[in-house]
Amino acid sequence: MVDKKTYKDINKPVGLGIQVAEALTRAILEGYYKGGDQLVELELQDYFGVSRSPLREAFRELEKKGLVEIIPRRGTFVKRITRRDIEENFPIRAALEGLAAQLALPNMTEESLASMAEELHKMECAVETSDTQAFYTHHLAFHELFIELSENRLLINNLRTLRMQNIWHRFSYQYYQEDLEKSLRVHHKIFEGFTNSKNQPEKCRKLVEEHINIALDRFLTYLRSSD
Amino acid sequence: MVDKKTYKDINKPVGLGIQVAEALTRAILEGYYKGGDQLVELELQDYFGVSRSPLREAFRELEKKGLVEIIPRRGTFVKRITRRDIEENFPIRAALEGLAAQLALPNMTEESLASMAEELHKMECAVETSDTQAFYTHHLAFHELFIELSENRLLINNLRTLRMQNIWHRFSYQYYQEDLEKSLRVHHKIFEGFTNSKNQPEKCRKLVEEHINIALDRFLTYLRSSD
DNA sequence: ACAATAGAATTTAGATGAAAAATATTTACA
DNA sequence: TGTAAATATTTTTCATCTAAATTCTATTGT
Repeated sequence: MVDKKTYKDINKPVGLGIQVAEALTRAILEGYYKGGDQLVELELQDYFGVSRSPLREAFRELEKKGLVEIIPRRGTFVKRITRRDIEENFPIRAALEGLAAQLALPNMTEESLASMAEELHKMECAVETSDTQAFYTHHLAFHELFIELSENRLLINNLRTLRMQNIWHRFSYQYYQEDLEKSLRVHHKIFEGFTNSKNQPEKCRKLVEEHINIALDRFLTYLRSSD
Repeated sequence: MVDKKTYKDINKPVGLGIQVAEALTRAILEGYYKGGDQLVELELQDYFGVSRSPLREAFRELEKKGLVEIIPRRGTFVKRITRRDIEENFPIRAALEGLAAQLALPNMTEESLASMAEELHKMECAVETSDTQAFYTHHLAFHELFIELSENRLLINNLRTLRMQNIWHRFSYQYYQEDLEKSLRVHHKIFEGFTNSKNQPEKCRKLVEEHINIALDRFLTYLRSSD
């Protein structure tokens, strides 16, 4: 029997604020709210049936995630995604995921490599069936695996918000489709890096970093062509 | 005469919550609160003469800065600084400041180089007079200059919190004294990098990154020796 | 004497009403 | 039509109140 304190630490109680924040996060990510929309307190209080305190808490939570901007005395607004936001996000993510890869390398085990191979294989299947949705799901999981293996909690947290914003950005410009085959090839290379580069952490890092920076280039090219 | 809206945008109104958060930030940074201390709502309400809403907002703000941990239904506690926190902070900061240096390089002007040279000179003076306080002030300013020049607001923000935490960490282990002369030499090299490496952004990046990673090594060596 | 536990005190969490302050919108007037 | 005053919204803060959870204390039974 696990003692009470430990139990509580695991099943952290979750306040109303967090729950509301989660609901609003989904709403924003799914595009229900457009950039610039105001999140009106009274409306949402009624809608969620909660009072000011937890709602306000939720707003703060959303601000932390970079989904809204709180302007004092004016209100809380869904962030407008500009090209600049995207241009700023990618290089940071590239640097940090590269770092994560480097840190993960010494922690790689047979099992973790097997898990990554599995996700990679599912990405392959997705390409064959042209299932974009599935591709992104496993692509996400692939990256998450080595990020987690970096065992740097601060890094993991920072990357979580950066990556969430990225997904949101992508969703906002939803007509953009990546070249899945090209992406798959790059991930094969990254996987090879993890398996064969035990003594070259720098190489692994560069591989991941460049992959993300190239993704930015392609995205920007797409944006320019659709102006 | 500037119009009202613009004026308001510049002098952003600042709510009570933010003000309280700033006061508490100082209190924590200056060591008035020790790690693990609970910030009791009622006490602080009385002390600051504010009600619950802005105080809770302040707590959220502090959490965003990584200075406290809010445990639901238990309270808000000043974060305990562990060695692991420090070990996690430095590599991220190294990667991001390196990136900042790289991004700043193409934006370097005569004036900005002159400002950096000035800070560097003040660091030299501080070393000569053994004024540790002054050294850190100008060391901070030196780094801030090229970080600002990266012109990546997201990066600037991320680094702001990472650096603030770093200062706090250093303060918590206040007996540690860096080798100022060694540090000065490295910063001379970095400055040279900014002046002579217009075509080698990677070199500039590595220089900054390694500087921070080496600082971590020295700090850890110090910690181990004082166990 | 000591462990378990019941109960009290403390503290956070959430709800609510009211009012003050700033912003946004509409109306009225020149 | 353009400006100024009036009105309406909305955020922000305060003051309480109740509930729930946690921590502290003291009692009880072995």
